[in-house]
Amino acid sequence: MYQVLTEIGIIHQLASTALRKALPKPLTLAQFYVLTHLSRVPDVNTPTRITKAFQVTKGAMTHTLGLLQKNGFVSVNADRNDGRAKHVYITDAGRNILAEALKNSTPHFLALNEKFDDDEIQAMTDSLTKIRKFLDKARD
Amino acid sequence: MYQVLTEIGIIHQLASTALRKALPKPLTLAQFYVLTHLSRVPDVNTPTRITKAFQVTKGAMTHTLGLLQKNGFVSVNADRNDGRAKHVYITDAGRNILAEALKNSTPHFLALNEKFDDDEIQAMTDSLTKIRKFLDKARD
DNA sequence: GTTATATAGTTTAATATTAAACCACATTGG
DNA sequence: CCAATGTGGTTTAATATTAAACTATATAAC
Repeated sequence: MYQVLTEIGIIHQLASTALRKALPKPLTLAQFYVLTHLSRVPDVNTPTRITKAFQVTKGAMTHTLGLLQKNGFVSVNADRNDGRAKHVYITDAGRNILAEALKNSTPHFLALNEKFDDDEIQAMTDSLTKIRKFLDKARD
Repeated sequence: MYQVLTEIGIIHQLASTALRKALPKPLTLAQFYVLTHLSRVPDVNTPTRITKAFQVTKGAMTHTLGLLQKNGFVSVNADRNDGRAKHVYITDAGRNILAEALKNSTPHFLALNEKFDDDEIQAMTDSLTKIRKFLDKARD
């Protein structure tokens, strides 16, 4: 299991580095992750919710959302019912640059995909999800 | 496969955050990783070699090794034959704090381990290693 | 209702990381 | 030799991230 976590760390590092270099300006990795989340999870998204999804500090999210907003990739509105809360939405410009980012990274991605058959991918997904859920629960 | 990478990213983030909080001062994550590498890989280790192993920039490694050296956890010597190169060795103090760090993180680790049988761990390790090797080759 | 506590988000200071320029030494090709 | 190029490592400036303090609003308890 130790080796599993080590491999996960290395893969993450390699994939992040490759992805960062493929991102269209002015998108950073953190911005890309948030846009991906916003486009995939149709729920109402508050900054706190996104912060928990990515397990980064609140300050980091304030920073990232500030950049996304400055770049016009998200819009942030106040919550009608809760004076403290905000809601974050991806904009068309956000969707466009996300599509571009995904397009840039597709080639690497497909090459990797070819190396594995569906069963193996499914097995990995199941096991990894199990690990993730465990770690997710463990934080309290 | 996309989901596999997503899960890997989240697991990495969760595990890193948990690990960071368990590290004895003044050890940072980056220092911990380097110490782990030095204790596991008995090869001769130059800064460049370690940089490649972790896929971080040279500047980041200069920074991390500077901290490790200041803390007395590694010793850095000039290469006799190559005036540019250096060699990094873990010291006894480094081994001690690494042992302490590992001891702190063992409980989480064991609890996770219990959730999986050997076959499943082996299967994961094999698949992840395959991914890692592919990504490793892909960078050129 | 008022006080205490919890939650959402921001700010600040310190540190980590990247990217790119840079210095020093090595290697290669004429 | 020596010029050109490559490699090991450092430095610098800009940016990202953390941890912790802070503001403002909401919820709970009495």
